[in-house]
Amino acid sequence: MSQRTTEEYLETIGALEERESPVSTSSIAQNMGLSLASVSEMLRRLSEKGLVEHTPYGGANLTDEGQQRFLKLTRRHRLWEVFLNRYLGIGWEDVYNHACSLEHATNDLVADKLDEFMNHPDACPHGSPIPKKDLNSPVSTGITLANLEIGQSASVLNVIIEHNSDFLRYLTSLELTPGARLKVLEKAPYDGTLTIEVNNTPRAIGREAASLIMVKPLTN
Amino acid sequence: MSQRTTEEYLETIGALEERESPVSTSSIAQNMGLSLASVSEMLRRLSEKGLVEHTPYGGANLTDEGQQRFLKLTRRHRLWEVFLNRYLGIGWEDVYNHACSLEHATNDLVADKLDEFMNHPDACPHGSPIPKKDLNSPVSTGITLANLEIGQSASVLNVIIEHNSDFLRYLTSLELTPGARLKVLEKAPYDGTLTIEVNNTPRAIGREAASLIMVKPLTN
DNA sequence: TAAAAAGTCAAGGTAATCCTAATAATTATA
DNA sequence: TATAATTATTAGGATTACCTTGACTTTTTA
Repeated sequence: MSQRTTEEYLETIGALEERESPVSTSSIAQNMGLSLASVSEMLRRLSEKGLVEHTPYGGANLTDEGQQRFLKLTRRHRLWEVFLNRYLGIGWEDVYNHACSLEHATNDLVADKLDEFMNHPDACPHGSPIPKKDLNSPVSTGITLANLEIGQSASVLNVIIEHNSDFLRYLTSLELTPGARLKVLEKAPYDGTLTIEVNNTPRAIGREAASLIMVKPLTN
Repeated sequence: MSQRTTEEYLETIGALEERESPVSTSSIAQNMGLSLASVSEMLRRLSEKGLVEHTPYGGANLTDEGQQRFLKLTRRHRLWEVFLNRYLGIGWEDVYNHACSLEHATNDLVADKLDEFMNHPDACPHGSPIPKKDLNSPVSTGITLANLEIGQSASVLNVIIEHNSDFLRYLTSLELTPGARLKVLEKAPYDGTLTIEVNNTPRAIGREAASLIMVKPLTN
């Protein structure tokens, strides 16, 4: 199996694992746009290679080795995102795809030198933590914007969907980028649409969009 | 055919074309470590795709489109080499291979932004010219070190074999890197071994090695 | 417990190479 | 100018690493 494809599976499984563990075959299939059968077969192969733990009908988890490879890829991906954004001036809305190609063409040496050159950045332009050289799993603290209560203030930690340029552009237009401060003014009872204040301006944002934004509540 | 492989063929053919035109099937095969049959077949496919002009038994040349793609790859490759060397501190002896992977994962936007970020460098760490955004073929002036006459002074322009780390390390040890100044002291009659002066130190260098170093004679 | 959903297996397809062996064309040599 | 040597092509087949559909099995749900 090609390096590239294997790596894409690992990334998908690793990302899904944060919300669902073990990860179901169908989640992976849906996420990658493949048939269930293809994924099922690939899981068997990845399992043979010792990268995932797969119990038939019981979903999959990354093994320690799989997890390491996943973290390494995440590290490379996010380091490139920082580089593309901070040094080349490519918008946070667009860095994802470029980084996707570069990450597979990067080895340890280049990743570590790049990390050093940029002074060991902590987060990608979407606010997600960058695994360090020792590959300790970064722990995400924070709750989704949708879960804030009326009156609460918070700052934006990170955005979960990093590959959707349109969504990110929408957030830019709301000034809801990592680091932004906001306060919940209203919460509609049925659909959960929020009215928030960002930079002294009231903004409306739907519940679904709000659930893709992680924030850190501010106690003030 | 995979993007990657096609690109590697184009790079090989483009590089060989500078010395031999049309490029023979066997040169390509030898260079890439493949059988004649594989290359022959691939040339037919590249020809179908309009990237090379191939007359059976008559060798191959890049078409205009092939040439453009070749120059684009060269540009990307050398830009990455500059980045790896100048910004990440990776030695000129080692940048080639890293750049090889990266170049295939780079698109126009990233290449142009990278070029801009680095202030449009003219040459890679081995001294070879970097094609500009408009892809005009860079013209190499200069002759090989082996062709200098006794008593002539010159400065090193570039090294032709960029992927041989050992050879490059050897040149580093002789202080024969791009920009270095030298003077030919002696030239052995039979094998052409040169004695040259670099930084006030006499050095011996074989004819074969000397023919891989391009220099610009100094008239002084 | 039957229907629906989720997952697996079997069989086969595809793309893009690569190879060896046989054959053909070209070039060099006697 | 034969013929030998070299160079190149074609034929036929193997490989790798997926992917799919359709039949079947297992699990979940109502």
